[in-house]
Amino acid sequence: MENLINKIKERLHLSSEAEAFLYSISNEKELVKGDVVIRPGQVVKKTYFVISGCLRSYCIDTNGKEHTLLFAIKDWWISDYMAIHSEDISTLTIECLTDSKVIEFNAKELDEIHTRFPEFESYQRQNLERHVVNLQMRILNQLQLSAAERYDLFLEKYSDIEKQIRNFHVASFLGITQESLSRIRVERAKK
Amino acid sequence: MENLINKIKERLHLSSEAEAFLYSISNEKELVKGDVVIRPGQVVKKTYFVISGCLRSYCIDTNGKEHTLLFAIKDWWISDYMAIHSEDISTLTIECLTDSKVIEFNAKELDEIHTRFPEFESYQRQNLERHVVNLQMRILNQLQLSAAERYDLFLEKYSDIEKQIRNFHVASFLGITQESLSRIRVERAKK
DNA sequence: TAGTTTTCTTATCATAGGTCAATTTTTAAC
DNA sequence: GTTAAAAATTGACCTATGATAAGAAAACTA
Repeated sequence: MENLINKIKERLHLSSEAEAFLYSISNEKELVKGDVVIRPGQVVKKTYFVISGCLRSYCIDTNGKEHTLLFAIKDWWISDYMAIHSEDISTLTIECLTDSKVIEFNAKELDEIHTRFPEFESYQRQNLERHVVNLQMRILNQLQLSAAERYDLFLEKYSDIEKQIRNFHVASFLGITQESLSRIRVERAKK
Repeated sequence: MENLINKIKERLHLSSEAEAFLYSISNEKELVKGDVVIRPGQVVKKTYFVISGCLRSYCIDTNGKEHTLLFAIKDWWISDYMAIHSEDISTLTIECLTDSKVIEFNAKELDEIHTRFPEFESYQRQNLERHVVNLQMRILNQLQLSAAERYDLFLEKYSDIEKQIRNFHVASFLGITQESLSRIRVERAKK
């Protein structure tokens, strides 16, 4: 929980009341590799802040293939925001790739922080702006880069966790098969 | 300007002061097809709200090919948010696809609305949340759907403007060549 | 409306990446 | 450590989409 508090304090003066509120609605959890915290078809109530370890969110298409939306590591949030926002059931699975420590929040309770402590509005708005920019860049990369170029970018951006993530998960994030990724890795190694 | 005011009023009580502020920083413009409002390499200061017509934002890759990030029609906002946020020069071009009417804002001035009229914080946060959800869905679609399926989805989602948009622009939005799109259209017509 | 330009289509060929199946390597479980 | 399971690699082949070029059809322009 310290992690989240400190992260917030980097950009926002956090009143002791707000801090107490966060503590009151938070729920620290230790997860082990393979744990699934959100399953498709389920009503999504929770959102997770990662303290350590790595989680990923993915969907399964009509052919049973997995497509990774996000890897979340230290200091990232993860949930099925599409489901939360549409108040519909989840289309994503969120699973633990390594033993992890997370803080679980009820998304609605957490949302209340904005009305109770309006200073969070601006903080959260800025987080979302940054998130939008990241997603736009990912879309443009997907449109204009080859699989090998996207892999290079992935290695740069996720250099700290790349080694912990299985290649077939990376492939499903890049939008290629694990066989293709394997070939790309061979080519890369030659240089 | 009425359009924007009405759109805001659907979800927010708009004080007359806030309305006056919006008027004071807005600048209605009539654009003609082909007009370019943002060019790559330029410092981005403006953001646009579309009243009528259609604009698009796109980047040009190292091979000179265009990739469309967004088509903006009535009631949508468009700018290079990546540049605004990073305070860097633009990587996008924003051009007018049809004669259009837009409201131009200085992005920084518009941003002030959040400090002057804090009720906008929550409004804007919700807009951004929705935007994030849309972008996430686009990424998942790009990962899991074939070009033909993405085209079908495009036709659904943009049914109102589809006819005004050149096919090669649609192709650049879907991440395929215009020749591929042409073939997809032929196949579709057969059914 | 004739002429020009832009866009769309069509055909042929090329290629990145997918599929399937077999094998090796790594990781996990006992 | 040994064994079993999971993941990664490799090879042969396939397919969706890209590249290029040329002609047809639309869309502007004068």
